[in-house]
Amino acid sequence: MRWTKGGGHGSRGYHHGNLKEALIRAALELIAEKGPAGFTFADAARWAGVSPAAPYRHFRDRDELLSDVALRGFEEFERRLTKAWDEGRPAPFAAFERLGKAYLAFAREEPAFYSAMFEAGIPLDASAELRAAGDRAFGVVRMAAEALLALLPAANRPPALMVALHIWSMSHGIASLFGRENAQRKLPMSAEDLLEAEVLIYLRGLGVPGI
Amino acid sequence: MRWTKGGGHGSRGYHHGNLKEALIRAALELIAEKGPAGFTFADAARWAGVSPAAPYRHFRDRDELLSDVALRGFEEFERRLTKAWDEGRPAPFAAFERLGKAYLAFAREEPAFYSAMFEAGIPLDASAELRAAGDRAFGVVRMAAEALLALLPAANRPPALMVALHIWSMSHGIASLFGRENAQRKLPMSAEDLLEAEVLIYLRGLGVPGI
DNA sequence: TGTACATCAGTGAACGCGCGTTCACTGATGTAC
DNA sequence: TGTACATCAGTGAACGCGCGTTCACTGATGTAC
Repeated sequence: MRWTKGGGHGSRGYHHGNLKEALIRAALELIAEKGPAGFTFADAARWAGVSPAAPYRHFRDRDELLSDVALRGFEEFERRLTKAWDEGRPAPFAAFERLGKAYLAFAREEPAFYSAMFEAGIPLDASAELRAAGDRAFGVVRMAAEALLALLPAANRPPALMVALHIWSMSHGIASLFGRENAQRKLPMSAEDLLEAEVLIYLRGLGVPGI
Repeated sequence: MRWTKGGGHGSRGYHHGNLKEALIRAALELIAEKGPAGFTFADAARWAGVSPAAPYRHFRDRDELLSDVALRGFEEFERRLTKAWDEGRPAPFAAFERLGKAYLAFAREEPAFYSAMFEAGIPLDASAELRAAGDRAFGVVRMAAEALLALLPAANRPPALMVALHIWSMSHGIASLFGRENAQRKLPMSAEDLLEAEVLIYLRGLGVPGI
């Protein structure tokens, strides 16, 4: 399906109208199909129904396009994680579980975003904007970790940053090994259940009460 | 550095002598430099100092070469993990720590192998040999998990497979997010320490005694 | 030990292809008056 | 409301390049006798 202005019958005029957005959609579509390495600038132009020179009006090169995709990915990721966390309602632990599920759901439903963000080899400091977006997304996890740690007596509270990194590594590990269609290995349980059990055991190890 | 027969001054004759091995080394070198997507069949031939048609005598195509690289990667990985585990000596827990460190060391020292194995998008069932090698490597982790679980009273022993998958996902998560030179994010501690703490908390959650 | 021959591994030239990138251009849109 | 003009976004043709792949070939190696 091509993106065309107004969703009409492809009868766009000389001007596309929203080529930048269309190119980003094209990149997502193509990454989902063939992996982050499997798409070219020319491909994206073709997909958007435009001459191969047109993308240069909007992106310096393929990398800039990819990094824009990653940026939007982080923004959407943050949005979803924030929504799932919902300020820790009704209780931190329940919200935490939702957070994990949201993480995996994102990796599964938006594999192209996920690839661009974590596997395409785009350095986070490709742009300050990108880094900021990545930090904001991680910030949600960190905030959640803090809320959970608040349940512990102050004396044996590990650093929230560390706990957030642990949670993230578990989620990313599960997501990238088992969480997508083309997972390398068949599992005796769903990736969601596997992650939930893992986090549960970890939290018990931290001494979070009521688990 | 080119691979040449006998390590001499490049004065190989018409026959290379060991082109297959040289191509695999070339692939590793090139993957390490430019990522798994960043090398071509022609590149590998050039690196080995051979005409672009020569590789076809040894590999059907680029994918077959890559999958051979992955196979050797899994074999080396298994070798290292087995050595680190050392049959659980002197005690399962100490051996388990070594296993984690060996995992990260492999990802750091052999990033090209690691990429080919886990990130190049080669399906594990590209060949029965590859799957078997992957299974053997995972088998080491599983065996270690079993040894640890044996320390628990039989009544609350979770499935060893699940625990092995958890350990693997933590290791892979840390390795791929923070474990290599071009890590996305700077850490306040080493990847090794981060993983060790994570596994420790997890094992405490399992109730492994003495932790 | 020597010779003839089969097999093997690498050559080098050639091909078609798609990519990235550039360029002067042109059609469409918006704005000043 | 209409007209002139500036700006913008996409065109299409062109280029050089490196890749994958094929082919008949040839130099080197191993083996039978």
